[in-house]
Amino acid sequence: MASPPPPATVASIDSSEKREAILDAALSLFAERTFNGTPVPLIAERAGVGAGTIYRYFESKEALVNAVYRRWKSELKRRLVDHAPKGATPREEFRHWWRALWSFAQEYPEAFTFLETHHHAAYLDAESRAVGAAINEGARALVRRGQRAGGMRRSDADLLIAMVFGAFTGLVKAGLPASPRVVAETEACAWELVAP
Amino acid sequence: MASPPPPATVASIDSSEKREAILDAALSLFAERTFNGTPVPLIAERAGVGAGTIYRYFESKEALVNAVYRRWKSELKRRLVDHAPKGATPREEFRHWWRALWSFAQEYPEAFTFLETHHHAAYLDAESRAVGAAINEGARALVRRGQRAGGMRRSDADLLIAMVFGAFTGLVKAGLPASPRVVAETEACAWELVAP
DNA sequence: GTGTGAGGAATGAACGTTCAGTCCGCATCC
DNA sequence: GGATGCGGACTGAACGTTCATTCCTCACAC
Repeated sequence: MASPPPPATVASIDSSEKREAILDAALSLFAERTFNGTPVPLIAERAGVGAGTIYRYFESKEALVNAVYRRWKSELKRRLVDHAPKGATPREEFRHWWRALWSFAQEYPEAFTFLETHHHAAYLDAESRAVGAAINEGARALVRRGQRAGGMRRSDADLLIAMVFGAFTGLVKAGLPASPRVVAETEACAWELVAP
Repeated sequence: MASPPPPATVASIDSSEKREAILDAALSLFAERTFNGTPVPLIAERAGVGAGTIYRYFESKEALVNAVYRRWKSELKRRLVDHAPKGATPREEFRHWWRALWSFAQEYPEAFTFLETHHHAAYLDAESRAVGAAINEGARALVRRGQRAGGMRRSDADLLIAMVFGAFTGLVKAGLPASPRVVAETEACAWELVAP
């Protein structure tokens, strides 16, 4: 169902419709029942393909979950880091991050749940982890910039990042709607968290 | 290994050493590998009992995970809600909650991880959910009291609660140590989140 | 103190089931 | 007719659970 826009670069070497269907089915089932709780034949059924077909596109169930993870973590990174406004103040960039988180979680709730619940899973490979690390690096750069400019609390950057991301995750898990009112209000709260 | 103090009431009807060993083994394995990722025979091995013995104490694997969940969620509730200081200001009670969270997560890291990762699991029964609801009710009462007294932001209570608990969870997941410095600093940040 | 036996607790091999992954026959193209 | 992509029955392994059997404890007789 919900897919991120195809990568704008190169006529995607491996985007067959079946592959997409498998990735989408896996995403929603993993989000719903977790990786270990989801049998491969069930993924095949929801994707509308035979069980064997999955293994034409993915080496193993583990390779599949890594593909799902990378796809969505990359989309999140694109929105948070790559599309961050150039030449903005730390306060403005913070607003961008917060709103981008909300719009991602609203557009792709299954993807957000999936990323959240599989964040520290043992079956994620180095490449998958690297995408997450890139997001963290972007956040760390923003915090350091804010601290230099005097607009952000001089606590350990990882501490502030953990609290802000954690607070956002808490909001989504609690099922709060992404209404303009809630987005604005939570952004104000979150900013107070990091303001000096 | 790590067990909460036995309930102070009645000479616990069903606290045999084997039962305790099974609960402890299940806790650490579920925290490490999740419910679906943990085979029952592995729990038996770590507990030092036969596989069949588990079924003398628990009806099923699902009944076991519910018992683990209830035990630790109850201990957390005891510390947060039941031991909250009477007649304290909202600010003082907030401090109690924040420090109790830290001390729980430090004393029983496996329990905190387990509770966090199994929070919304489908196999939790009504009784297990009720313990979590009691904690939330206590938090809601605190927020309302703080709002009446003028010391807390007049946002939706569930919104504030979700952000504060979420921020704390983010800190623990990030692996920050519970040093007095970190506890005090994060408490200040978290309070800014809810202060008007 | 020692021997005996009954009864409950504990065991782990074995059961049926379900899983991840394979393989082969068929349909569809050129 | 050959090549390719696909489906789903199939397989061996691993799962949760059971149960025939063993082990341990303790009351009681002597």
